[in-house]
Amino acid sequence: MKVSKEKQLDTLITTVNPSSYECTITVDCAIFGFQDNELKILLVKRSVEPFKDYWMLPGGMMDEGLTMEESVRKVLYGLTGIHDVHQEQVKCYSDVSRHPIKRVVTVCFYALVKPENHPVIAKNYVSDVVWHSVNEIPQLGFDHNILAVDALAKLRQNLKENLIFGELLPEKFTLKELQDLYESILDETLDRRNFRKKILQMDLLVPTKEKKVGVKGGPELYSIKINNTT
Amino acid sequence: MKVSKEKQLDTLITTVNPSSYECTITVDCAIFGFQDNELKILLVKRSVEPFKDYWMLPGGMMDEGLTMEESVRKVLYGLTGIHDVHQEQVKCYSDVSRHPIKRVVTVCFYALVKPENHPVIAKNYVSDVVWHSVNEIPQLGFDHNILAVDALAKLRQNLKENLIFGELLPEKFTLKELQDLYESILDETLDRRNFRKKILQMDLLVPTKEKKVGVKGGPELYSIKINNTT
DNA sequence: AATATTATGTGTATAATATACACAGAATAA
DNA sequence: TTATTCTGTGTATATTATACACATAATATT
Repeated sequence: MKVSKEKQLDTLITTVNPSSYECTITVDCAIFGFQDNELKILLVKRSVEPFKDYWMLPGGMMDEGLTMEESVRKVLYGLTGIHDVHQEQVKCYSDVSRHPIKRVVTVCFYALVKPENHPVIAKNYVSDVVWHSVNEIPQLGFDHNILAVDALAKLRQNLKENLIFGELLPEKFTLKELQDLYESILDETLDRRNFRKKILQMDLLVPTKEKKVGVKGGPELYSIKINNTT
Repeated sequence: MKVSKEKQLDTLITTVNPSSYECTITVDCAIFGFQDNELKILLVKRSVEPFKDYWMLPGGMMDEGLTMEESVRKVLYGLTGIHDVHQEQVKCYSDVSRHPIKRVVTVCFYALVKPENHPVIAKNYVSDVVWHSVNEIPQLGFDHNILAVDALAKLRQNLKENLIFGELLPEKFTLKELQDLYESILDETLDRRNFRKKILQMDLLVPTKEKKVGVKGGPELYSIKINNTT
């Protein structure tokens, strides 16, 4: 069966672009940090409508030439000046009326950063950038409370399965600091000896033979093992 | 500080639509079924370019008035005639060149269906719809091999955490059938007695006091407990 | 109809893992 | 110098996971 060039082209276009509905895509990012022995989330105050003066997860448009992951990195770089941030995809949200004015599909990520290393700065359409305790998240704009809850759940799940504390601790840290971090993320207390046993037998940490000063007991500092094949 | 109506409107529009990049969004679905004691995945053969004659995951455009989840249901309804399918979001994919002609962001889902209950039918731009063993997935169009692998991994993970076999078994089934299903999904063999012990103490199944005929031993049929509060 | 075959259904012993728990030593604070 | 607070360590117990064998029921075979 032969078809004309026009017909072929038509079919191709139709296939590529059937009914051609296009939609705005944004990325939002739950940025977690560990500060004052507490798990924090970075929220920005929106300075324009809609949801003016609401706290929100930082986010932005997906760029034409960038993947979502790259777009998230761009947002993070803008807010904190860092690249190389550990980030994980959480979920995609597509409720038709999640944005009151036009349809916007968003993909949520979470990222882990060290607050002390990366002072945050207000950006476009944002009047304030503040670390909030994850236990006291205010009412957020759009559906961002849902995103925040989902992101935290994903972080917890990943923490239980792997050993992901990426950017959340300084390069050298004590087991106590690591335990505090775990307890903050999981929101439960852990037995000190059992935690130590479990973590050490994972064989992912190396003792640095340095001791942390200024704290009683003189605890040993550990760092993350670089090459697991050694 | 006062601003003109025009300025306000301008700000609003800019905010809502900053640089206004829109993008085509599709949904793709790894449909799993359990047939001939094997976990199967439903693939469609594409009849148009690009990737003409390649096997693919079934999918389609996200509809203007529908969420992604609803769009997936629409695809599934078109292929199998059923609604009420258990589906889970897997991941969103946004590589800039994942589609050779234009940019398309896709969100992958998986769904669980009973093949015997739902004969599948070819649809637009599709010349064939066939159940394939998950162990013999051919080369797929676009990046669908990646989606398929991710979907199967997600299914396995969910199976280990919950008890999700949704549409994969008939209403009444024997423990053997359930175990075969688990073994197919997890791709490992399980001890019969230990499996039985574990599943039964989850307290999610109820014995029907019926026996399956045509099979030696006369095994009891179970169904899923409807209301866990009873 | 009798017999062989194949699948079901059941419990226990052992191994592996998770949990609970107390005291001596080191650094800081008083 | 002494008190305080944190670190570092091992074991006993409970819980959970794993390995494993035989009697019974239904079908298949002769």
